[in-house]
Amino acid sequence: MRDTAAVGCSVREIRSLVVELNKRMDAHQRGRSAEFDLTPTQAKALEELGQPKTARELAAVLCCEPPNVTYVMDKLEKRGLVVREPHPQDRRAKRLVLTDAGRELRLELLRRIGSDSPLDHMSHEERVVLRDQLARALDGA
Amino acid sequence: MRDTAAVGCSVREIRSLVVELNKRMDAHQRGRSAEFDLTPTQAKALEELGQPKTARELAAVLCCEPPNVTYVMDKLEKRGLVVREPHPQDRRAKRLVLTDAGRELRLELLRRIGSDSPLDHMSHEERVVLRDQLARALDGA
DNA sequence: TATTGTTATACTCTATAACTATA
DNA sequence: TATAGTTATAGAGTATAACAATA
Repeated sequence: MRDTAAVGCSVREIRSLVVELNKRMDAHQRGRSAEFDLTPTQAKALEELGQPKTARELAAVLCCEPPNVTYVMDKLEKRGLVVREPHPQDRRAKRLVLTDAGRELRLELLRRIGSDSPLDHMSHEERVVLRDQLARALDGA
Repeated sequence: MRDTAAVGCSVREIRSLVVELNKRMDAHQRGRSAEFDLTPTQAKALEELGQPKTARELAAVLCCEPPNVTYVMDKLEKRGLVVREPHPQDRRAKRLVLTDAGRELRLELLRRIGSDSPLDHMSHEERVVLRDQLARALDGA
């Protein structure tokens, strides 16, 4: 008998589930960010700036090009959440550092995001299984 | 003792795994589509037109607005992959139907997409677990 | 000569509004 | 009057190219 791996569990089915879950988490993230008048990218940048970074480092974690970092930073700086400091070792570069207001907003944001999520109905055990299986799926580089 | 559900299995961790897997599947889909000079949306439209649909029906499955369907269909029609036929029951609507070339390309595309995937390294059992857990995650509407 | 961040610019994708032809 | 599809248009979001300052 041939392998019937696809029956009732096709790659296509899993893909649509992943896409759907991704969409739902994205919507959740977007909603929480909007509560603080932040776009999802701005919120992500704020999260990542728990430690100061150069523009290029931030571009790397945000998976975008440097001009977009400038774009995002302009808005966050205008709101007084972050400042561009000269980099101590490299005068070409800049250290992106949160202000006191930025640090505070970041913590509020993290608290808010952690306060509820699309996975709240799952038990700890279920989440562990989900995490392990997602990690397994990502094993095949 | 407090619930330590978050320890080592935070929602944030799962989210990043979902985002990453989604990204990988998206890249795979994009790559396969590009082999046929199709954008991912064009490929999705082609897939969905296994059965003829009206523009609104296609918009629904593609999760987009009708003008985008016009946009996509213009390109597919120009390539001779699909035609807009008058709808038999409703003269306002149009039946979007694949041409012979469209049907053929659709089958090639499906074969190509099915021939390999980012989940090929997983066993049937692992995929079943992943699918069930993803479905469980989506349970909480 | 290479790299950092910025500016200017363009492209893609998607959405809204106005239009036409039907219903 | 409501709906199907189209057109025109605008808005995010992201990318590339050219530039000045610095390595």
